[in-house]
Amino acid sequence: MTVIKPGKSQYQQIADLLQERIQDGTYAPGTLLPSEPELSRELDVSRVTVNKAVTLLRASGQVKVRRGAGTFVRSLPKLNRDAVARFAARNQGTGAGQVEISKLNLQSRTEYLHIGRVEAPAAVAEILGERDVLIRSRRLFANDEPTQLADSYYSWALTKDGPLTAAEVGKGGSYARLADLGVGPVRFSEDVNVRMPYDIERDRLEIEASAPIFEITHVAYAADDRPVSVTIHVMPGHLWTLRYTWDDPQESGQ
Amino acid sequence: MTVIKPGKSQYQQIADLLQERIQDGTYAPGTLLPSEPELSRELDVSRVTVNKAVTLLRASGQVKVRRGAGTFVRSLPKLNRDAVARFAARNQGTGAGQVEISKLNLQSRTEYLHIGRVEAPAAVAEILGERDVLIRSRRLFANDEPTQLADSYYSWALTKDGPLTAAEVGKGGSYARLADLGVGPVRFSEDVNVRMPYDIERDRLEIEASAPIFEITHVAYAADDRPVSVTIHVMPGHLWTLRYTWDDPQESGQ
DNA sequence: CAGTGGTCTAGACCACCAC
DNA sequence: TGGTGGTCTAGACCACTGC
Repeated sequence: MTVIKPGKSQYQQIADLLQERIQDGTYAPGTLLPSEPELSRELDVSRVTVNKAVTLLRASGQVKVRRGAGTFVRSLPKLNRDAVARFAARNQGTGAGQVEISKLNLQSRTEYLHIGRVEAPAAVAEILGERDVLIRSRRLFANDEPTQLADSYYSWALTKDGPLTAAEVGKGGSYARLADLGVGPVRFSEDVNVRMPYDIERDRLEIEASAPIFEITHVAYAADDRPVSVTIHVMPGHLWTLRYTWDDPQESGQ
Repeated sequence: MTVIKPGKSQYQQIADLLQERIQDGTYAPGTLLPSEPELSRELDVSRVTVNKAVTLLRASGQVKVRRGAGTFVRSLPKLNRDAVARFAARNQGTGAGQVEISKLNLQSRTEYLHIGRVEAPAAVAEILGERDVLIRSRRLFANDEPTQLADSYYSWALTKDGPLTAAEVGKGGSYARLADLGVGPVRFSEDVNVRMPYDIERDRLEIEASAPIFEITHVAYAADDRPVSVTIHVMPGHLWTLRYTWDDPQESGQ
């Protein structure tokens, strides 16, 4: 390869080159990249080197590989998740889950992976103070592309006879049902982490092993400050922007 | 290598193995991993394969390479950034910047990279509605390890004659100085994204090219809803947990 | 100067896809 | 069946570290 920038390795320069070509439309979204052997010939480097360059693009979500078929350019419309607004909007629909998607004229879909009684994961049990819980595990789609996994946990004793054990929970979503039980959430907190996906997450979200994901631990508190539900969101990092808004808590001075 | 799990590639299995050994203390934090040729012999694979496994650990921040010296196990105490609380606490110190660090008994330090008049980056200019801005660019450390880059932008016309053009801005931090000017922030918003670091960020934060970073765009609004400052935080993903807390905005709702 | 990781190559075999 | 990417190897040269 004709090395231009001396300070960089070949595979990094190739990654830069490919990235440029994606940016300027030479490789359009949805189309195939030239094959690795092809690029290998064009740039006069070994295929391993090309492959290493492509690996970088995969990690940043710009490209998606389908084995045997080729490497596709991804279109990257970012989804916006406004944490405060989405819960404020919950009385207009069937829950906060699909607010972001429907706003963008995308077709949203929810797939329920599991609804039932389970032993809570350690992190969840510690928050809820309970191991015997109801899980509502689901996968959300926009235009048939998976956009997030969301596992919600509730006290089993509290919810076992109610509508939360069914897929459709009715108007206002799960938080309205908690309100029906007298423990409507009034305060929320979210912890946001980034990490690499586990194997299962990688499969379910159809992302690369090297593509980082957001892990959001969302906790809802009732008026007496007891946590009443925990939801773990796992979302491909390249798909989402998270937004949080708040007022200065200093209104009554220091 | 003695392949145990058939569904996985060797380098993934080796990465799992190394991860286990880090978890269980076989490789303690701060110590050196066995060298790649050594692992190559032990596991009976080529060095390239070992290297590829180590690459995975680097992306998740578990390991840090110093060329010529070796591969070190990182200690990973997560820093907690509570967005709401850190601004509430600003009147106790010299700003929100160091709240998280000092809480953990770590030694905090701020290095000023640049303070002066610049042309605003496009994203910042769009928010502020102004291209002529003051930048306060800094790098923050905990125990001499870089923990984040923070670039703050203010209208140059507004701040050019004030204390914000000096390194030390005094009690209450920059937001107290904006309040002195009659545009004290009363509302905040943050947009959170994840991406791979640029080269400069990689160098300044001393992280791997494959390690994802948080990019937080923090905007402060004055009482008249005008944005008065923008701060871009760039933080290594493996170092931080972000926390946001809010009350149900439905108090007067339907 | 010996040891470390960074990078690159040529060649190979494989699983998977589309035709 | 031919093309695609996934993976692995042996060997090589390099820059950098620490003694």
